[in-house]
Amino acid sequence: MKNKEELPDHIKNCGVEYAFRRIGGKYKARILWHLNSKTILRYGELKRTLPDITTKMLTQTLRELEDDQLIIRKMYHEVPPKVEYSLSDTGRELIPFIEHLHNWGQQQLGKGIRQPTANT
Amino acid sequence: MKNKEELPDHIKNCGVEYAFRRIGGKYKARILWHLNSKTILRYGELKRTLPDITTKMLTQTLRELEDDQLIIRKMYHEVPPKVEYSLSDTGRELIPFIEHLHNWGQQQLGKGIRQPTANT
DNA sequence: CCGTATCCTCATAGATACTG
DNA sequence: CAGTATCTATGAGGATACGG
Repeated sequence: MKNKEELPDHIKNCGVEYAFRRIGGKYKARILWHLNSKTILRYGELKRTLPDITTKMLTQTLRELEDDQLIIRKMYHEVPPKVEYSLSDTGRELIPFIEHLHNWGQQQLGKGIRQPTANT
Repeated sequence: MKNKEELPDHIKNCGVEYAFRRIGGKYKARILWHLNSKTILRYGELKRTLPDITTKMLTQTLRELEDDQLIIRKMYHEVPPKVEYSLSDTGRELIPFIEHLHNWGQQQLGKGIRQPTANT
């Protein structure tokens, strides 16, 4: 399976598969989540909120989210520059799902469950 | 950031981060989703349901889901062997969220949106 | 302040052959 | 039928330096 052109339709058209391709990745859900609770965040604020991210990944992830129309990038042509990120309407539609995931995760953590198998 | 021991607590304890580590990966959500709609599936049935998966990945993914107690593996000591997979209670708790994701994905697909930026 | 541009590592996953 | 066992490939993500 070299590229998605080879994927049969019933997989390409699977909502779960599609959605995961769109908001999967290491930081996307967390970024959307933080943008929801803070409404608007500047680049540097996001960087501080996600201390484990590099500038390269942050920029790249924000570009993908923007291209996919899940977030809005507002640029102020000032010196020094200022850029604000916020959720788009489509992005906001994903919040209930991330919230559910967040609650479930918190609950599991509360149970004192070990860290997940993957990446161990 | 080499391994999770170096992750600060406020990240390790982030529900979103945790949940994604637990059900991220290319096939986990899809497997849970199919197990929910079919209740019980044998190894070969799962393989046929996910035609783009290899035996190696299927086995590996099922083991991780089992170790994380999201699915139940029931083995019949017969010849030829028979193994059935089903959702655990914890795994079933994730269905509403996968359902939300699925609906959102279907809706987006219905809008004729292009494929996501990532993996393109 | 808000990024780009390189180079590089390593986990994730694919291909293929074989087994109880 | 339900897996193991190897080997290999790919690309997501990391480190670091620099630019408007």
